[in-house]
Amino acid sequence: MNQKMDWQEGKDKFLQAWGALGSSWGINRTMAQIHALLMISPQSLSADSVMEELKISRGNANMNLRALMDWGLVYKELRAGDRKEYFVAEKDIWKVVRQIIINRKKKELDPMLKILDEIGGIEENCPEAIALASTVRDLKLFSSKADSTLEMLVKADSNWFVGTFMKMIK
Amino acid sequence: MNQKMDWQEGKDKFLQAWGALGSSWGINRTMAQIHALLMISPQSLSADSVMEELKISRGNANMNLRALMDWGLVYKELRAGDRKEYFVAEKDIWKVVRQIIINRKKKELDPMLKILDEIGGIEENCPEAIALASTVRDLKLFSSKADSTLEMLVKADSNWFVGTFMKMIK
DNA sequence: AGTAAGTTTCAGAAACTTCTGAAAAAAATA
DNA sequence: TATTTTTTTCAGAAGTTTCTGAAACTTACT
Repeated sequence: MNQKMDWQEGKDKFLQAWGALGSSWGINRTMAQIHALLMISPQSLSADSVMEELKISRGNANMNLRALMDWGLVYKELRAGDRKEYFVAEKDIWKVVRQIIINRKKKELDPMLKILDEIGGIEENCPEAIALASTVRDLKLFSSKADSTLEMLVKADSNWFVGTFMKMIK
Repeated sequence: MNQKMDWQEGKDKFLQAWGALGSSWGINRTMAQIHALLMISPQSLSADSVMEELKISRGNANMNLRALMDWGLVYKELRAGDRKEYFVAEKDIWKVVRQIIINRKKKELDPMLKILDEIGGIEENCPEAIALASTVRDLKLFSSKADSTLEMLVKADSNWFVGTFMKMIK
């Protein structure tokens, strides 16, 4: 009887789950799975190992490794006397989350704030315009708050975060 | 010279921006635009008005209004002596965000925690298995913390949130 | 320079998501 | 009950994203 899950099974479940989570986070399934694979890998892996482990094409592997490097979640590693490139993932989970926050804030919150500012100065000369202006004001207030909070999280280090939030939730 | 943006232009920009934000949040473009339209509309709107304003089909309008009601972001409103159904959006931005947190937490974080627990008991009998187990432990710690934080946010009311965070960021 | 090893690119294919519109179902009125 | 109005459903169309694989490119060794 197997009391314990074996490595292969655990690994597959993990890659699967991280991939699914990624896709609801604006990161595509494969990109998330490559990241997961590198996170649980004691050594750095070559593009070929990644292709083989996840059964994906060379183009796909290359594209997503590049994207992960752009997001700051994966680094290239060169081994002396080897022409191949190897890849390592950032393993500190707090740094990973921080990178994701930084990237998504830039892509989502910042453009929203910009547009809210543009709309802010609308002429309030009919009920529709008044309702729009009021919604925009509320959103602006909320978004700037979210913005400062995220800025703060990004600057804070892991221990500070854990400490402060633990206190807040008693 | 137009110093001020007019209503139509502001409205279009707003619908456009909210739609784009929605699509990076797991909410599809149309669903987000319907929500935006209802948010800035002083009166409740019928399915036909929504179709006309956004130039979408009846099926699409119906499907997405239904989804918005499932998310708890839009309510049905019945007008006396009128057979049509009218729709209103939740306008309190804090409630909107809270509903989104609740929905996404249920869809994303909860399944992740469940899987991490399953993998938790893996046998650590090779470097790979040890690395996997250690990653899983870190993630579990982090996710439970994120979980409590979100639970707290969901229970908290708007003023508490604003107050506490303002204090935190000085 | 020539060759071999490795990386990048990108056009078209495959997979997935969203939308339409007409038909079916449901609800309200007469 | 028959008619009219409104809502729901869903099969196929349209649109979007992601993936493949072969060719082009780059690098470094002989």
